[in-house]
Amino acid sequence: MNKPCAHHAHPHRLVQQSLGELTQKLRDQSRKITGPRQALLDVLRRHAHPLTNKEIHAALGKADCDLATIYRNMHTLQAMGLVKRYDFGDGAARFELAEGGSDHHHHHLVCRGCQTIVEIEGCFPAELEAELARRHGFSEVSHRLEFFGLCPRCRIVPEPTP
Amino acid sequence: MNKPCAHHAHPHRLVQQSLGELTQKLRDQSRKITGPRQALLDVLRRHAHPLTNKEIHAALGKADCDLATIYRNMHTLQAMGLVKRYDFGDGAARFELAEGGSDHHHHHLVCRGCQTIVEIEGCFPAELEAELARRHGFSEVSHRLEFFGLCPRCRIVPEPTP
DNA sequence: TTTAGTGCAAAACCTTTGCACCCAG
DNA sequence: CTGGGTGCAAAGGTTTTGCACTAAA
Repeated sequence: MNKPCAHHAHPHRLVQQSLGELTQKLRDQSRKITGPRQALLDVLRRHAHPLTNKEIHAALGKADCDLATIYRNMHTLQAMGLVKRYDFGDGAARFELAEGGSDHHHHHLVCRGCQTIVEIEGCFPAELEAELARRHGFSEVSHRLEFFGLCPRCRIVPEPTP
Repeated sequence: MNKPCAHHAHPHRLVQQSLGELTQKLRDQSRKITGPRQALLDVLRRHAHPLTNKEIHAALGKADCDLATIYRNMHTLQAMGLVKRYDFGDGAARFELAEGGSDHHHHHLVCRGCQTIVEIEGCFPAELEAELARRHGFSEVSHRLEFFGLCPRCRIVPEPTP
């Protein structure tokens, strides 16, 4: 936790864990390999940006499963460290495959206009975090950081035409 | 937005705007001075940490008003720049009086055990934000940053006694 | 066989909204 | 008097949960 967040060599995090690798991680922690679970992981695997549970549900298509199952699995997968949860402040949690070490995480730049998401490889300076922890006697300190702005396409449009 | 966030001289943000000052700001933007509104502002004024609408509602006591009124007022006050909204990732928005300039904001260190909140005066390095904006062609870039950890009292307790 | 996982339905939350009424300006 | 603000009730959206049933190990 004291060391800086690892910066990936991959600018757009196309690390691409295979479904097999993910399935193995399930096995390793003795969780069952079920249809819905495989389908969920496969959806996450093909998306470069965090998805809401509703979006995941929609992306399942033929492999449809219950929304509650998705919610429950996201909890499980998060606890297992396979998935990371992000929060863009619009009442819906978003999930993304956790690439790299379990301590790795990254941040996002979200367009306030069109919701476009840019993955940010850089991270909040870890020394500041460590100093913060020390100063207030906190341990196990982590952070949540997201950026918001207007993307090139949205910055022009001033108002919705009335 | 390019300049670093102002650091306050007040470590614990005891700037203490008077109810009169706040009321004046309402008048300045020609909004009505109503009972509920005064009461809400007074509650926020006496609390050093962000509150959920439910907490505000509870803190109103005798000056009770409808929850919907609180929600509506928080929207209004936020739009007026009197109040800032914070998000700790537990599905409930939190509000705090906006002290200082309208561009000023700060961050929090939240205990995962007891929900204790520590106000952080430091801020995310603005140069990084500016560079980020430039690199991706975004404008109007802001950020949301909160810290989570275990406070001194909670770090000891390992498990709830079964 | 055993028990984690699933589907379905209901409920729990937080938040927003429609509508009639009230009151600050 | 007029329009913003309020109360009340209902609805919307996300997330959780109880329970019976299914299927992975």
